[in-house]
Amino acid sequence: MKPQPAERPGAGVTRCERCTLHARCLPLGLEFDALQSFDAIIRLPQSLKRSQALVRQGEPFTSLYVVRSGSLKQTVASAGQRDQVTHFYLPGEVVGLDTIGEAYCHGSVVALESAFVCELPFTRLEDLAERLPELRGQLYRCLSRELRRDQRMMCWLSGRTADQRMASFLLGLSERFRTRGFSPLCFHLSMSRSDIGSYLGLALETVSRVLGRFQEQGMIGVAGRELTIKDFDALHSLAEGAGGA
Amino acid sequence: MKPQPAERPGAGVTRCERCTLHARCLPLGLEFDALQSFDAIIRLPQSLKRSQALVRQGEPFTSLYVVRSGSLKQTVASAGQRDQVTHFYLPGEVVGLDTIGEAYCHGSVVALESAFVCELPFTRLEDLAERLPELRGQLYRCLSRELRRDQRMMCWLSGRTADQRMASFLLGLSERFRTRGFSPLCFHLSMSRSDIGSYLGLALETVSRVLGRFQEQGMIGVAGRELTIKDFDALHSLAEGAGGA
DNA sequence: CGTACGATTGAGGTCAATCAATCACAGTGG
DNA sequence: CCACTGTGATTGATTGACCTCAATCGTACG
Repeated sequence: MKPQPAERPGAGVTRCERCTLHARCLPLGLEFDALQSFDAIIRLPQSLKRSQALVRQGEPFTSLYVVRSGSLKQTVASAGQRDQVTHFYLPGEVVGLDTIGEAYCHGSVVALESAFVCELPFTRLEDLAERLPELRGQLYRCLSRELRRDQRMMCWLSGRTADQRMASFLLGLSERFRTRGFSPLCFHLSMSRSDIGSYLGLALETVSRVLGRFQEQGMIGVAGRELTIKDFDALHSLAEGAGGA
Repeated sequence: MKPQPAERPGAGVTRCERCTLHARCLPLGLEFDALQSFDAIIRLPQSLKRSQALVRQGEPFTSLYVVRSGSLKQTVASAGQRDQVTHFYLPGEVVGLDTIGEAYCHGSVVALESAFVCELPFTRLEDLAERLPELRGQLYRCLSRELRRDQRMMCWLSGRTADQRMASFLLGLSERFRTRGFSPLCFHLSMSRSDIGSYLGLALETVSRVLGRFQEQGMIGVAGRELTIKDFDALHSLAEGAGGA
């Protein structure tokens, strides 16, 4: 079950500067020398297969991870209730920010499809951050951005209809794909309807119905997990628009 | 109930070591010298009256604030919908973490009652954090704890009944009062029913009804904004318990 | 004492969860 | 090559929870 080190070990050091995510990733803005120090603390990238766990809730916390390719979900189990999906992680996003300062992992993170991640041992990252103000700033920004994301999420969940939640979700995904250089209008949903439902606080049947309704209304096209946004503006005005609370 | 402002404004420098919140606040764990440096960057405490704004959404971001006494709420206005309450801040808690790295404030923060706050200009805090690993760690921990708090909140909002949300909310408040040395079983709700409703994603009428029901069932006592928890375990098992998603 | 605001209480309607059946698809083995 | 099986997705019918609208009550404050 342990994630395999995938690439020919010894092939050497990871090279952030060659990574396609370079412009979107944690070491953004680091100088050449700093980037090299950063490279040096990255453990060999790990490869994960679908439904394989990267971290398990309750395990000792040791590292942050940056998604290099593929996607993952975080689930949190609370006392006496079903797991809840709390995050989807796309390439360039950082796993584990919500566990900094804790001894044990706060949720489980599982691959939704084949995925690569870079491991950043946290103590080494902290040491490095002491010397690199840029990196420190990046860390703060990441944490704070995550806070804003969660708050937006809270607003979505609170007193909004299933349609509005779904519209916001799709637009959010679209935006995230766009900033990563993928098509914002046509993408693959790597998560199941059930995952989406858990994430949005809806029953999976509702997810299915809403997607169907959106398609009927010509706002999107769905075929299985392939999704096309056909009327961005309609989705947008639905998400923001009047209606909810 | 109200910790008094230790000194009148103008009396000079704030002294963290004399503050009753010393053990719960941001500078926790700083050595004597470090604490003095920390003191030095605190602007004179600000006093706020009920419903007075500490920060307004969209203002330039300059500082974090630590609540010294009283309580505040954060509200976020999103396009085309009513304001939503996203946080309540109690003594010892840090306002503004979700705006680090942004140019403009992410939400408005308003006093729910008379309150004192300590202002920490962020750039000076950052400079200081460069020299004080302990402080850096505290900042990370605060940010990360906040993330976990928000995620717990997301779980509350998602697919849980009004009763469960309210029970969780009351227990959460109770816990926060407890760690601050106030009574965990008998406290004052400084926020209106409407604020609670907005925070929990419920109509204010529902808030009222649920509180009434809880009282009927003997789990709590409510008289206006004075609240007594009478059956902690019942609340707890309701909050955690079976039922929800 | 009157006003205003917040809180309570009641009645009715709507949305989404639940239960349940069916369908589509991929992987497996005969 | 095709039935078999399991998982995920869709669709329908029913039920219940919570929002809305609306009236009333209580308290603080002028």
